Amino acid sequence: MKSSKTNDHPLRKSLIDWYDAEKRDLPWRRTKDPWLILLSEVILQQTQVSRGVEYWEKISDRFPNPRALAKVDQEELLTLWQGAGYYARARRLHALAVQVSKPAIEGGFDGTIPGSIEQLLELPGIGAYTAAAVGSIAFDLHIGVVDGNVRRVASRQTGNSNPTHDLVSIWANSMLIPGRPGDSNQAMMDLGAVICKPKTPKCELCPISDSCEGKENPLAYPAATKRKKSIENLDAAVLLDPSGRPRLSRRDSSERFGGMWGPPMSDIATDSLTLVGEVVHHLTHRELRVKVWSGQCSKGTDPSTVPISNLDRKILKIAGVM
DNA sequence: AAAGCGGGGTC
DNA sequence: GACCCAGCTTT
Repeated sequence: MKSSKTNDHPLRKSLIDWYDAEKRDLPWRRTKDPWLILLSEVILQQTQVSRGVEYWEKISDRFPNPRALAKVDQEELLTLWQGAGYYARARRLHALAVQVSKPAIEGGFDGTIPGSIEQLLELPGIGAYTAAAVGSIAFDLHIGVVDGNVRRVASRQTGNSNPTHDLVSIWANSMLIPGRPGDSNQAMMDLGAVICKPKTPKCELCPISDSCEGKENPLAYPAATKRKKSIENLDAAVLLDPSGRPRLSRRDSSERFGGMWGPPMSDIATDSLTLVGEVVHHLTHRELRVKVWSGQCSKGTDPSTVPISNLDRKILKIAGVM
């Protein structure tokens, strides 16, 4: 006879007990404020918790509610976002703040975060994972999250080396403790991050190893995905103006590396500028590292074809370039 | 379904 | 050097 009572579901009971005893002490777990929780989830999109903490601390401090962010220029958030990567997240977060800060009559939410999955999914930068995370953690909605951790745990637990998103979602829902959906989801993610790790799982410490179909060979689950392309080789040239200042322009948000600084395409065909090198570091919001060579680039020449063997090389770090 | 976005950790 | 990270958006 099925029952939703916690004690009748040993697996999820074991997990939540482990969580209550071993959960990580994270700053956003001390609030129930939907905005602060949403902020944490956006920051943690493809960003490890250990690195996300410092960004959450300073951004939540500066923008304690959506209206505080909505009333400033997007640039101010981008500055705080420097170094975090995936800068489109910051632009979308600002757009989200602007949107929810509108009056309800104009389609906004009067400066609050809406509490239904459907409404959350309408917001910029909020997809299936983040909507479920905010919905369950801030609003106690009974919905399981599917992230990289949950997918891996589900794959190993069920012995399915390549589970579909829907299958993982159903499994995650079955693991929710009635009345504690947010804790249940965070328990599963903690388990994936701390115990059921990709390369070095600690099965001997896992609270649900008894039911795990993959514990004999955990690294086989989930199956390896297609090999990612190797490191991108950015060979864009950077040119100096006559004063020695790098000529950089900001890319439109719709372009590749949108919103970031790089060499203006027009410079490629500009006469009599100094070729200073190639970009060797990813372009960040307003910081650029380049290998620098001194040399001449004449009009119409592709800078990447200019010989550099005899040129003087050094590394420049350019910060705050406007 | 696949590509693009990123900097840093880990093995 | 390859893989991974509390994913989302666009094509």
